[in-house]
Amino acid sequence: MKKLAAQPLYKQVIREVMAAVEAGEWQEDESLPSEVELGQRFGVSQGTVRKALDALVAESVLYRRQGVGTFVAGMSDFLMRGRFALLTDPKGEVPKIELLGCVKIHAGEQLAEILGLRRGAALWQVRRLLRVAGQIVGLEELLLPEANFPELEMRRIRELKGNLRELCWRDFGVRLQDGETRYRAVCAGSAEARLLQVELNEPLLQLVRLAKDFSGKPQVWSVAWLKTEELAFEPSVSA
Amino acid sequence: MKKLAAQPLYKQVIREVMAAVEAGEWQEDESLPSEVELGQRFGVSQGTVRKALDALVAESVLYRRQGVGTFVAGMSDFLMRGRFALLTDPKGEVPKIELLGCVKIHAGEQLAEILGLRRGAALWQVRRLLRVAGQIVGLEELLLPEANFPELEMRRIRELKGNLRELCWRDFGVRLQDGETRYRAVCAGSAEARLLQVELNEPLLQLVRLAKDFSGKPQVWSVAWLKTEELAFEPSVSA
DNA sequence: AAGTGGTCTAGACCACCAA
DNA sequence: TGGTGGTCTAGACCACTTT
Repeated sequence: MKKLAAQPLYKQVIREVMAAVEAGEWQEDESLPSEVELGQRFGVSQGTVRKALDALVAESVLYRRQGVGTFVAGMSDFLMRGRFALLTDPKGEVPKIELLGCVKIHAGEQLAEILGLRRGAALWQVRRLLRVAGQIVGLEELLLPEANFPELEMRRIRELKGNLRELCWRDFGVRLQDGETRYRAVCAGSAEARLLQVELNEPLLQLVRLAKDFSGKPQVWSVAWLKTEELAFEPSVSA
Repeated sequence: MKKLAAQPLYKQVIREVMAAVEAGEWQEDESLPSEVELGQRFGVSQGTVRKALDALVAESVLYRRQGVGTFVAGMSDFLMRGRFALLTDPKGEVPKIELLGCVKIHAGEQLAEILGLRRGAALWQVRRLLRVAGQIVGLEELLLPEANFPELEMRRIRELKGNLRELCWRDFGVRLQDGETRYRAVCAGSAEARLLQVELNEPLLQLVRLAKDFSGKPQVWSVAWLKTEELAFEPSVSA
């Protein structure tokens, strides 16, 4: 492998491996060739392959099992990684997701800019409710450009048990990369207050994230609102 | 350096460097010895030192400047590790800490229970302001039992540039362990509104943490309020 | 026993920055 | 020019899992 554009070798390896994963060269939970073999394939040493795989493991594109191999990771959902626990019942609970609806809206100025679209472009708005032990604890709203996700339907979302990452990949060929999450405190607006069954202006923890595909193109804008009055939320270390 | 308890060398180096930082061997924004020198000191190679420093840089305990050196990051304190960036100026900024005051108060019922004290026990209340690029972005309040920290004074806190962890260890022999942080959204009370210069009831991101010593005894209760209107905050991945 | 990931080394070269 | 971080190698050994 040559030094192109002054890019370090390990970054080139990241791109190559990522491309192979996207091309479906190895299936989910199927093991990649060993680090040594990958090194031979790309003409770099095992250490360099390892550094590249480290990055992809950190992004949870891959996972490793010592003594066994490196595997293509399944895709868990992209928002709401973390521990949730009700204060009244402080066990580590996995929240249940309830799909509320999927409607078509049009992008306002800000949203259009964020997603790199023209103003007024069609978007899917998907809303989901989060419950822990039956109690409503959060609301998630996702916005996806209709152009990239034609004919997105509730039925299809439901079939995948709410795993939108996998849906984007399987049905639309869009492989999402986790973006960074911004944490904010906001007041409940009318829509949030109604859906979360809280008072207007009640403070909520807001998580905002822009997920891009691996070419860097913005694909999904997601916002979540969490009730933190009775809920302990601790962001996860990653996957 | 020997292989103790089957711990990899780089993890031992992490612990050693972390301990040295906590002990104040190098001041904030002061450069560490070079990677080669650290390798000689710990009896490991440069590559191993590098792997250890990588982890500490990822946790923003250290930062690097290519061609110059590796430095101790500000905010080696125990709350609010993470990246801060103003939306108007989205560079990774290191917040400055401004000590507001240190007064003696008495524990209410809840606080007494949390810290394992009797009601009305004397506590030190330390308040600090966080600024990024001059702007006020956060307020931190720490509560420490007077019995364990006799004669805590502002002067002593100031001398250590706000590193309360180090003060607890050096002056009082209390070695603090990071606890888990709970993230909440709350409305600004009168005290917070005044100190942060925001409206009453403005939503704020609240971080709450109970730090214990290594025997498991609660020692410091800390609460921080962050303005998230113009500030992007991303919690850091900690060890 | 064989194959994998996990760690570590000694040495090398480059890019960057300061004096 | 000299020192620093940033990258890379070839080879080695260990720990773990499967056969």
